[in-house]
Amino acid sequence: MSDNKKISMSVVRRLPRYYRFLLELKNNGIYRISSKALAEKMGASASQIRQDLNCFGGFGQQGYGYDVPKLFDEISAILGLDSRYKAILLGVGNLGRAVINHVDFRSRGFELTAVFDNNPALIGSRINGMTVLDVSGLAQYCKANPVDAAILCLPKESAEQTGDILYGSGVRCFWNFSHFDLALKYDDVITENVHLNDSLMTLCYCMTQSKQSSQTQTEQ
Amino acid sequence: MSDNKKISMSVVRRLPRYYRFLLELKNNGIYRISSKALAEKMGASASQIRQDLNCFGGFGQQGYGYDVPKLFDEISAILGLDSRYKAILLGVGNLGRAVINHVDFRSRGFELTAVFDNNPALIGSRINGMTVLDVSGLAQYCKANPVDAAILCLPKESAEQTGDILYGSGVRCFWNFSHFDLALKYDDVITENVHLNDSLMTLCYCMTQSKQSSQTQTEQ
DNA sequence: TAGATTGTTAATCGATTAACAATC
DNA sequence: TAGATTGTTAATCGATTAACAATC
Repeated sequence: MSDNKKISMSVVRRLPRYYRFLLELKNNGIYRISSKALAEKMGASASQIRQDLNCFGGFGQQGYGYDVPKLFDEISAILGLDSRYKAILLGVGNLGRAVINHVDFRSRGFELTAVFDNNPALIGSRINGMTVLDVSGLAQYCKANPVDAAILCLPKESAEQTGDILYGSGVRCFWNFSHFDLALKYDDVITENVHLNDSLMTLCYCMTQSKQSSQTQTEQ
Repeated sequence: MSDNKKISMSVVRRLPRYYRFLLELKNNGIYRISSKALAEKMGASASQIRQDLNCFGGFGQQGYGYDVPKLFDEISAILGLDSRYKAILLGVGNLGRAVINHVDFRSRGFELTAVFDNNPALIGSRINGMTVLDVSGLAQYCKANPVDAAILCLPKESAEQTGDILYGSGVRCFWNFSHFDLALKYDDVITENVHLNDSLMTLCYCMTQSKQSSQTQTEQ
């Protein structure tokens, strides 16, 4: 069906954004939109939107624009949001708990099936209807249950150790909040990294930069 | 001092990564590294590393390579990590609490000075040594205290509302975890977005894609 | 039909990689 | 000095924007 041309990550990373804006339009009862109007709404160019969408197919209609609910469904399908990938989460610290409680796995193609920690104080406690399991039983768990993806909310050292166990158990997809870069060690894994500290440093850079350039202006 | 050429965001987003790898090298007692060796370690190209660093100055030495502690200090300075930007956090839900407890503000150029919520059950409680303040007193707080940046850990609607108050109070820098895009509404703000749901959808896409292409291979 | 807007090709712009002279 | 490795320019590659024929 889909043409076998490789989609660039630049395009892929814009898909969730299209998804969000189209959902909002749909919820507001808007059934039709042109690339120009959508571009304005999203702060993008109409050309880019048409190019992006045409990577996956001709979803629009000349002279009319795009059917919002139809396009929304198409993008949901492209993203694979109707999947039910079984995910387990490692590390029930502050970050892990936030991910468990805050992220809507169901509507994003995932199902959170188990959570693990190595802290005896946490093992056995319940979070969001799940009992925290002992990470020492991880390999065994992976043998007995399907695991499509693992979510790493661990400090770097444990992440490497646990990542090795998961890889050894056949897990190849990771949502990685740790500073251990799995893709560097294993070349057949799919990883999506979230580095909060990096993000904050980027903000720090931008703030520092803008401060300096405004100072330069004043100094002149 | 620094040449006034504009640094591209592609380069800026790699800086925290250089920071991380150099810190690790430094901690491991490695005092010297060539662009080639660092490239191998980071999964990048030596050419890119030299290009990136040369945006900011000639930190290396021909025939020798780079002095690790010196380069680390240079990058810290470029990022502005010695700053003490005063940040306040809005929304002490799961995500907000994780950010408060998990992120190391000090070492990333920030100081978390106050946290706010609108939930009466949370207002007045203490988190990490800070008392949760009532968001209704936000504008007043901003008048009485310096606020360099705001961290939005709110649902979309409250984020827009609260963002407006913050903007009205003169705040121009945002670390935004919400789905409300401030940069679209105000053109003089600095925002760094973290969209966990988008990140998870990207992973879903990649997993779905790899599944389909491996199926295609099998089908042939 | 006339107007609007897509799908798609061509042109531009930016980022990455390659190459090599400069130099430690 | 000879070898190594940078800083920097040139070449390539990819992504974005512009343009326009196709068509609803």
